[in-house]
Amino acid sequence: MKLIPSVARKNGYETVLSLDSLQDVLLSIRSDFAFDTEVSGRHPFVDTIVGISLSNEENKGYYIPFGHAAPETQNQIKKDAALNALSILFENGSIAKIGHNLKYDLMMLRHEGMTVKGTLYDTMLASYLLNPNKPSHSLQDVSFEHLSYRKRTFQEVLGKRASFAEVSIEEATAYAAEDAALAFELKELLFEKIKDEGMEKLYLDIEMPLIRVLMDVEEAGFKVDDIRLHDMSKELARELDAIQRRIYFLAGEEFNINSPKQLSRVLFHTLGLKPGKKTKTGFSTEVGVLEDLAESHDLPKEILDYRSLSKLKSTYTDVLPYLINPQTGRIHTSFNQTVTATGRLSSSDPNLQNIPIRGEWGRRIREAFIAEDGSVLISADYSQIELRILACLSNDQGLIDAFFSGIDVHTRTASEIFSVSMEMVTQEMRRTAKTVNFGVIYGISPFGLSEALNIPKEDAKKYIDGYFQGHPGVKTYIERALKDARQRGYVTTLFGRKRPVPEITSSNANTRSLGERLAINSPIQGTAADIIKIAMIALWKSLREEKLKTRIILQVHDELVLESPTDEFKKITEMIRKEMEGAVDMAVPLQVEIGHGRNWAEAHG
DNA sequence: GCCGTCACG
DNA sequence: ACGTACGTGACGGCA
Repeated sequence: MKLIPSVARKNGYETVLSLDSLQDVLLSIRSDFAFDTEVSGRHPFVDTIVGISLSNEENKGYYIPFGHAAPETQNQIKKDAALNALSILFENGSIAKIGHNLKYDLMMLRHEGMTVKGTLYDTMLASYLLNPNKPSHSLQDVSFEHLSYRKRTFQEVLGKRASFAEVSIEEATAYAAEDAALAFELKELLFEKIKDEGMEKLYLDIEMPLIRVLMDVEEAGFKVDDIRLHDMSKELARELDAIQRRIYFLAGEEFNINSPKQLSRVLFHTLGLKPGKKTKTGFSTEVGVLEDLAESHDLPKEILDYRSLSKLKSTYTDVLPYLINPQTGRIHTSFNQTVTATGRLSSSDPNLQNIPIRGEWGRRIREAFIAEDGSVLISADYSQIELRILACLSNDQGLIDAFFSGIDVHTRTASEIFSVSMEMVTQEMRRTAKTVNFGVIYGISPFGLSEALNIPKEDAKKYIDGYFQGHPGVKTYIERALKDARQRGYVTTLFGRKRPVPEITSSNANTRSLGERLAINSPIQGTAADIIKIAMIALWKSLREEKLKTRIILQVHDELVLESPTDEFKKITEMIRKEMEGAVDMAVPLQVEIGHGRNWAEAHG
């Protein structure tokens, strides 16, 4: 087993302490190189770069310190001089840039005024594509997996020090230069594997270009009306207080409503209500259970109201005003490109992909997400993208016809499973059919459908049988997905993204069933993720080429939110439609619904 | 730090 | 006989 990467073994690392020696290093780097920025802390908006490491094919590792604290301050290159010299490399578009989590380093450099040009090779994203099931793609973990090398963590080097600026230059060099060297070595290895796995295009044409798009989306941020959110918090507090009093009265005692344990005692012991399903730790008090209990007592309904309002207050109206960046006056999320097993993005700190929309309070919260004065918000969402992808992947004639003729797919499904003509389909039948269509995408089972619709399992089974009778293509798709997963161990999207499904060979029947559902769902969800990523890149490029000020400010899986100056807004709609609907060539047309308004609630309308 | 719960697609 | 809808992230409670 290889324990030390060739870099460390061959050359050790060098600290670059003068402008002259930096020039020598820069001249020696004539092609692709890896780099890493060392930062005082861990936040791209408040922290600053204290040093930059470089590594190239000569298997050298260099560290250029410029922000370390006393007593070493005199042993460094001035930051401006260092960055200025380095710009020769960074701004050279014909030299590719290699790194681990490049979005972070590129963002740090952008804040220092540096524009990094050239092809990107991000080893974190390479690791993610090779196995999106991994819980971590940190440089530590990836180096260990692919190079069998145990690398010190940032935390270990930091120790008790408050900032990386306090770390001695000697120690910083060993750590930082190694990071760059590891990234260089990993790139050579992982990119070969990416090619072997047939994911070169996915990597180079989708994930790498997306880095720059996400940087701009994160930097743009979303304006929120903090006064309005604050007022809503006060209003919610009064509402919650009133519900709380009714709950204590109905329960005959005071208790912590937010504690599932205490609530469970009140419901199932004090009041003697009949418990439904269980959790690992006791009886469940989740929404489905409380809805059933509401038939026999007044308390569960009050708990449901309390829970939903409490959620909105604690997660959104209380918190969002404090997340406004003082410099920009806006909220900036982080988009995570290496988290989900299917290829979707995720959003965190804060999560702007789960902002409420349902109900009166959901609408009011979205009304607090607003456009800058002189601009409008545009919401553009793919209509039924997952069903369209199912149509495409399954080649099911019925589904394809439905999307080509423009008839409502849910109504069509309803007419099939209820054996009535399209004209005879009621709202109730359509609602049921919609759930069936969703169910198919999730890897339907009679039990799951019966739970979702609150109907007997036998009825659910009839609907499912009826569905597959009319959709032989979908049946075939499912069989092929299961066969792929069992034989190859993974399933793929339309663009070659892979998801290993080890669950499918589990000896545990539940886990195995889960694996089957994953095999069915992942290609659909993952292809949708591929498509919107392609659209984001195309739209971003188009906006730049036309030198427009309109910005993409959010992605929510099948929706893009843009902020557009009012004088651009008119012509922008057609550009959005063109880039999103035309992002990929598919067996069914893609349809995008576009709305606009002063706030996100209006724009979605 | 895990659990249950629930916000979104 | 069993018990599951797919994918996330954040919060409060509790050990």
